[in-house]
Amino acid sequence: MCLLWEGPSEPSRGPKAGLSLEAIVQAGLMLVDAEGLNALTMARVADELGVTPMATYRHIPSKEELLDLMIDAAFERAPRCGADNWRRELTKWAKAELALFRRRPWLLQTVLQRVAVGPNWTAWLNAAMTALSSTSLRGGELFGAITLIDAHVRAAAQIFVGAPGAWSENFNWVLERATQDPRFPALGRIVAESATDSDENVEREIEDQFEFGLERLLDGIETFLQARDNGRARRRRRGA
Amino acid sequence: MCLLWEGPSEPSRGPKAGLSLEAIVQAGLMLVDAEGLNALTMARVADELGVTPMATYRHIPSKEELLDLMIDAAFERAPRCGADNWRRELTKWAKAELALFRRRPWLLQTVLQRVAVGPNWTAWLNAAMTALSSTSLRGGELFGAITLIDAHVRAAAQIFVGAPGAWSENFNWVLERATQDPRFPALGRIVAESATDSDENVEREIEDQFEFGLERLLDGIETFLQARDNGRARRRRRGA
DNA sequence: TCGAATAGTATATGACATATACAGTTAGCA
DNA sequence: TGCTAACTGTATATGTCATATACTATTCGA
Repeated sequence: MCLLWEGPSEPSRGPKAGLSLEAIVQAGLMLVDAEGLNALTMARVADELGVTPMATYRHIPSKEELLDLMIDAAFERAPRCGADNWRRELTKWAKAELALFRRRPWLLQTVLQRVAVGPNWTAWLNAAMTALSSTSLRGGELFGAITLIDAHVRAAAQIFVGAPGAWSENFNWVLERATQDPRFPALGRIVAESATDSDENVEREIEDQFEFGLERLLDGIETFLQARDNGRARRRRRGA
Repeated sequence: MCLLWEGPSEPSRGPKAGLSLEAIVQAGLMLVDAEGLNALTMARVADELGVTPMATYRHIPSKEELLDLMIDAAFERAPRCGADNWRRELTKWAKAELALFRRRPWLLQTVLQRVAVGPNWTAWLNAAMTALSSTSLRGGELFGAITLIDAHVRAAAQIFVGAPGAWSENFNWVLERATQDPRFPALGRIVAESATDSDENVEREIEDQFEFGLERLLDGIETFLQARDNGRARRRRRGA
């Protein structure tokens, strides 16, 4: 937390460090980007840096904290969102987040329970807030709307990342089985109707589903804004 | 996968088993429900059953597989959804899922990447499909819509589970800091406007945000259905 | 009744995070 | 100018885990 926001403290005495927080985090990112979250061990990180495992502990308190730092670092380059046309800007934001998750799938595995809220992630939040700043959404509504979009992006990314590999394979297997299973009549009907896609189509279809969902979300928000703003206008007219 | 769908095979010879898959999974659930996912070690599970750690391996191939079984077991009792009034039925479904995640927060930590799609989870899917079966949604659209709802529920649950503990504390700390930080003007403005909530209100507010989001989602789907179904009707009228 | 298949045990191994003790380095201060 | 506290990186040790391997006891079908 403090490392996340305040960075390392610089000592006055002692040998100059060959190592740095920055370098460790970068090494971790390199590793994880290339080989996934399971490959992240202190030993591997240390190797990457040509150093003994314990050396890293001079710069970070624990592996967990390193992960937090890596997560925030992964959220570099928040998109720049304008305050005009919230629909367009929010779409831009969502697509940027989706791209990020596709580039760094391991981020999806880092549970947000103990959120690593650092400056970079905050910049993303700020961008989304900016996009929505011209609407009449306030306080909790803003967080609600952004959480909504974010959740959708994560879900889509989750599916993207697995497809057309394990996920869709596994899933198609289940669907096939479910068709025959009398316990799942509705599912069986759906599957019978829709042809199984070839792997090339899966990617396209997921993309479509993402956009479909995003449009539904934005529609929902828009409906809400219109209903409320119209109501307000009417009340104002009548009241004045 | 096979254990998940076909259950254990019953041997003809050998001593009768004191242990069973069922018992192991239940012990695991008990443990995890009480002490969280980190408490799940084979040794603890074995202890719970009064047995050596290795004994469990006569019934499961690995800890990972045990987790898969536990996850599916946790999804017992899918809600019964009718085919009338999809909005109501889908709302029921979403609330049931939210309740499940609040009862078993550790489920949120089990990443869905390598989804443990078992009979119980499939029953949930089937219920949602049933709820939507009276609409004109088809194939991928159905999956898209359900994924949308599911993602929203998970996100809300995520926040619920953390609040009013670490998450909101942590988060408020960040918000406070962000207010002063010139890098996050939009965020600063929001926070300045909306008063910080007392912990009692946080729970209520999250609940509201969940319902707010859910309504937006359903609105979005409804808008889509209306637009399309109207379009179809018009085309049909003109065409006929 | 014999022995292959099986359940549970005992013990060993290897991966991993991390504590502890140490050796070499630097800069402020006596 | 050197002393030494504050520091960096290393070497080694420990404890926790999942899980392989070898073993003993049990059961049923041939």
